[in-house]
Amino acid sequence: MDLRHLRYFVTVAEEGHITRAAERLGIQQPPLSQQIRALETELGVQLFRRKPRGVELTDAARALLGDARRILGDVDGALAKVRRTARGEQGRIVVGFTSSAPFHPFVPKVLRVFRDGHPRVSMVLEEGGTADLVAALREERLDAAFIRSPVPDGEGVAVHALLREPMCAALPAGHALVRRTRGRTLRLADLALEAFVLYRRVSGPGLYDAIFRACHDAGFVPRIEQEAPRIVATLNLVASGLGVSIVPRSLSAMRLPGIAFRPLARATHLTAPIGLACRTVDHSAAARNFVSVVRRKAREEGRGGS
Amino acid sequence: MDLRHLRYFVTVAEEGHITRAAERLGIQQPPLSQQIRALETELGVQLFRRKPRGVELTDAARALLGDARRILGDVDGALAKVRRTARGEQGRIVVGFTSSAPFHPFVPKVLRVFRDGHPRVSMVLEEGGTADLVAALREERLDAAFIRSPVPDGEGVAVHALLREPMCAALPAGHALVRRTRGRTLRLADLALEAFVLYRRVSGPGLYDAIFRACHDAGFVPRIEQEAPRIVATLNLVASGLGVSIVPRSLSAMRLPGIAFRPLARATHLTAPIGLACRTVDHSAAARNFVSVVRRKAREEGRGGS
DNA sequence: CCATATCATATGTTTTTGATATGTATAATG
DNA sequence: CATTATACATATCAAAAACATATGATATGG
Repeated sequence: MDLRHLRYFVTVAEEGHITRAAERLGIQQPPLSQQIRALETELGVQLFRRKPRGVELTDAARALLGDARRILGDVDGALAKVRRTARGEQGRIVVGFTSSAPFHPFVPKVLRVFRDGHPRVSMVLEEGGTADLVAALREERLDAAFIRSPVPDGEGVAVHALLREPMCAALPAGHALVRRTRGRTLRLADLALEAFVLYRRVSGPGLYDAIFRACHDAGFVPRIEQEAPRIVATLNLVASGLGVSIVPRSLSAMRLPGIAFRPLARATHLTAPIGLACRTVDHSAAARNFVSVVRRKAREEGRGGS
Repeated sequence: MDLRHLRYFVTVAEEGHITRAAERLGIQQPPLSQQIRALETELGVQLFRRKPRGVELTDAARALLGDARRILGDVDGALAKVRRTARGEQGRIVVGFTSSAPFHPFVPKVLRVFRDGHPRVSMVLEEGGTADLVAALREERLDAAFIRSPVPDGEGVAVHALLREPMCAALPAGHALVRRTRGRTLRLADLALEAFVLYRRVSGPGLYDAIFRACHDAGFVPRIEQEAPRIVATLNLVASGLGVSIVPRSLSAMRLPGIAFRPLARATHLTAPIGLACRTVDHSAAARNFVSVVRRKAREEGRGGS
């Protein structure tokens, strides 16, 4: 059996005429007669009754016609689908997040942009620590991940810097500094004597080290009172009055009760990056498309926002 | 595109291995490599990543694999269906009836036998007068018809005699003869003076003429009071007391109120035939099967019943 | 670093497909 | 009723496709 046989058969059945069908198929009549006969022989079934003015379908042919049409249509559909998948217009991608990433408006925005541009690509979102995300990326359980670390590069995984956002101080609502700084920025030195709550270095060394360095530049060594596994947990600890913290500014959108956010003075140069981790060679076209959409959007954002 | 390509593709995808797939397909490895490459070129899509220990499916290949399997299965299914149709195990037949035929138990019985033996053949039943049935047969709107006429043969339509059943007299319930013949047979001569209700000669000349001839043999010319379009209508007229009639015995199973049936004396040799009309050359295997089942069953019945 | 496994390439052979020329049968036509 | 036209079948040849064999390239694993 061969798709050619089905195509020839359908055309002959539609024309009721071998010669005309051959014309439509762009071949000569004798080969078409032969192919039809070959099909009949293979099936062991007569498909057409040869009349002096054309051919007539048998019951068997009528039974086959519908199926043949459907099969040919299915084949076309399948091929189109493969091409779409290869172009990345169809498929599935799994996107990972560091817990704090989705708070920055850029992330949900770019997800929506991609979804609108690739409606046949289904997206699965997954939260996790930076290390887990990178491992998952390497094991192909993930196609890309929004992370905050600037440099867990290497071994098949690359991180594209997308944008940086200022950080801000998170203070317990009743703290003395809250009143004193109402409507003003805070200098890092103001926090020199405070207890700090930071999220664990292993979970994301990038931010941790950056904060440490900034404090050092401001002339003090932060007293780390407590570490939390995630940024959100950090905020909860701050809310319970265990200390102050420094977090990406987008977190302030949370409006947690018991927490007051204060911008930091510009001079600190303390910013939190958002990066997109992905495989250096990625076989999934959908994933490649996703990465390029995100990076392009980030560049546009950078121009528009600065 | 070619079914061979799909078959090769599915095998390679399942084995993850061109060499092993070639083995399973009964061909050598180089042609298989070529065919896969040709398929990729035609699609403009890479389907496999060649690794030193086999090949790996791309997203596109995974997308195609399901469709390819389904299509190959559909093709097999379609071919099987064509063969079944050609053998008459699948399809549709339209069977006609003269209105009185289904009263004889043979008819429903043989229909059930055929249905049990050919579960994939759907049957459509159609009632009509003998002339209509034969015309429909000729125009291929019908595949076979149970009729009572012995001889509307000719022009592509043949009638196979199936069996004969005795006829009986149908009398209005209050008629004097009913009481006089309780538990006995009736001789035709007893009806010499009665008014007759017969169904129209044009609707079925066979029975009409047979009855006329039998009366003639019994020494009288029946007085036809009324004609009805169908046998069932005839009985209704008898029930209203318009006259007596002579009908196939199987009609007595109706147990109409107002009608008494009386067997006729054997000597009358008045029997009603049941025949099966069909085309002399029939292209539908299902129809041919139906005719042969009915005829075989009739022969068995004839042996068993006599 | 060598042996092994696996896919790719090159080249020749076989099979399949299609084209041309011709034959045959049936319906339409004068 | 003979003739013509139409359409399918058959025969033969040419072209293309598929396959086989031999060999090369490459990466893995001991």
